[in-house]
Amino acid sequence: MTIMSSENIPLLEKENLDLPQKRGRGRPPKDESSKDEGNRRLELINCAARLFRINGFAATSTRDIASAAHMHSGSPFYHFESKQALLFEVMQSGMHSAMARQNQALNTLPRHPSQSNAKEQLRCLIRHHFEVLLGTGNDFIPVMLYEFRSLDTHQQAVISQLQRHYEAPWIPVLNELYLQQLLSCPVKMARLLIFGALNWSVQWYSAQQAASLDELTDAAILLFLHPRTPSSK
Amino acid sequence: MTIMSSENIPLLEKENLDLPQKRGRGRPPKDESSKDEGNRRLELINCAARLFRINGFAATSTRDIASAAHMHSGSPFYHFESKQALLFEVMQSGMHSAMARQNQALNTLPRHPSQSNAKEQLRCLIRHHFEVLLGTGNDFIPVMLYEFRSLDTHQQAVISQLQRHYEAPWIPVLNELYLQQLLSCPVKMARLLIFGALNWSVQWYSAQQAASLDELTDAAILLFLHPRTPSSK
DNA sequence: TTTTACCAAGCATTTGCTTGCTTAAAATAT
DNA sequence: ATATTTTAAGCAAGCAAATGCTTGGTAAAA
Repeated sequence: MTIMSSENIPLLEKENLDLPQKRGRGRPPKDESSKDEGNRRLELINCAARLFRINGFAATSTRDIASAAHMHSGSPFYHFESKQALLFEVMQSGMHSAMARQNQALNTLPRHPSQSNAKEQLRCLIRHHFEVLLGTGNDFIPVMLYEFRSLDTHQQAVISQLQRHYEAPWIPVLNELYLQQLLSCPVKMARLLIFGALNWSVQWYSAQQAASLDELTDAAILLFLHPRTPSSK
Repeated sequence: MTIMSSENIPLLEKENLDLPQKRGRGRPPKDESSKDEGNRRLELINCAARLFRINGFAATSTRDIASAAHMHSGSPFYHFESKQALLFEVMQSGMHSAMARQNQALNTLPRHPSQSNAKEQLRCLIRHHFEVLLGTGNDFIPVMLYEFRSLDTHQQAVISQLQRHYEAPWIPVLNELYLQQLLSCPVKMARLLIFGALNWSVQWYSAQQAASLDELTDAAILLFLHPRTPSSK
């Protein structure tokens, strides 16, 4: 990641002009699915997310990112004013996507049959959170979790706010489970410990060889929730 | 951490010669508590651990470390052959210390009154692990947890081995709790999730304002263990 | 006189970022 | 419909600072 000499892209300089990826350097065509807002910009964000997750923010150079997006070393700074701003964008877009998908997942559940489905709601939230953490191509949230300190104070405040929004739907569910005595630990602590257990999975989970995300979810539910009657099902 | 010009230590160059810390540059005196093996070397390890924990490995320069240990920029390389080797030493010494203290903590418990004190053993292990993670001046283990990827393959193997030794005493305890049906989740998964919940605490715990380590331990036990009879004590 | 522990200076590379230019599509004027 | 202007997107080159590490020397304890 650090050894090669500068600007080593010119493998395809004059040949193969019309590769599917070849972009030339002019203004991009407007056609192909209407709103093409910031296509290369998005690719930069994706590449940055992947590299930040694998190597960490400080250990990833802007040249690495540019190279992964098939650009030259200075070009990312046309789209982002600094490396840190790029990190911030990775985290923000990751959080917005995760929140949207979490709400969507919750909406598939039957709407409030009084209160009794709190357990199913928690299962849904956990299952979705594992998806966000471990799903293929989901590098954004791990980056947010592990590179928070690389942001400046203002950016940290913004991300913290988004995190609070993401966690908001968990709180009434945990409160209800505590009332039902399916959860013995006070809710505030339970939330911190549960998120820790889930978030840490990015450290040990590997898609092959390990359990499926459904099995992970079952295990977590078994660990955290205490069935009151021994014959539960 | 990156702005100041080089070699900015000479605040105390000619004045105050005999501060308690002033060392001069010759061979250190042998007296004062016999075995003074690698005193400055130890200070380098401590400073590096603190900085690595606060800023991360890649974001900490060897100049930062030298400056924190009141040395000039090249001097750490007398004691360590590379920055990475210093990180490795931080992790290794942290693990050895943590393992020694864990065994010591376990030895204070009553010795095997058959099997029934598995719950107390788990409480002891969790309490001690919180101490290792959050105790004042314990920067080593957090560094190990969050900078593992900065090691090379061989170093990673060594640290993994130490981690396995550290976790070894947990396994029979969890097995026993599973047999006693105080733990509903299969042991292998339980171990991963529990360590996640505990390890993640370094992300949110702050000594002031929050709960004590004892209260943390109680909360964790409540979350993970399921008393079979509602009237437990 | 040897060894330990460090300083002083600096070298080679890497890094984040800037500046000026080029190309080609889109928007607009003719 | 054609010609002109504008603009998005990126290239080419490089600068100043930071970084990991090296080399040669030096003072003091053993």
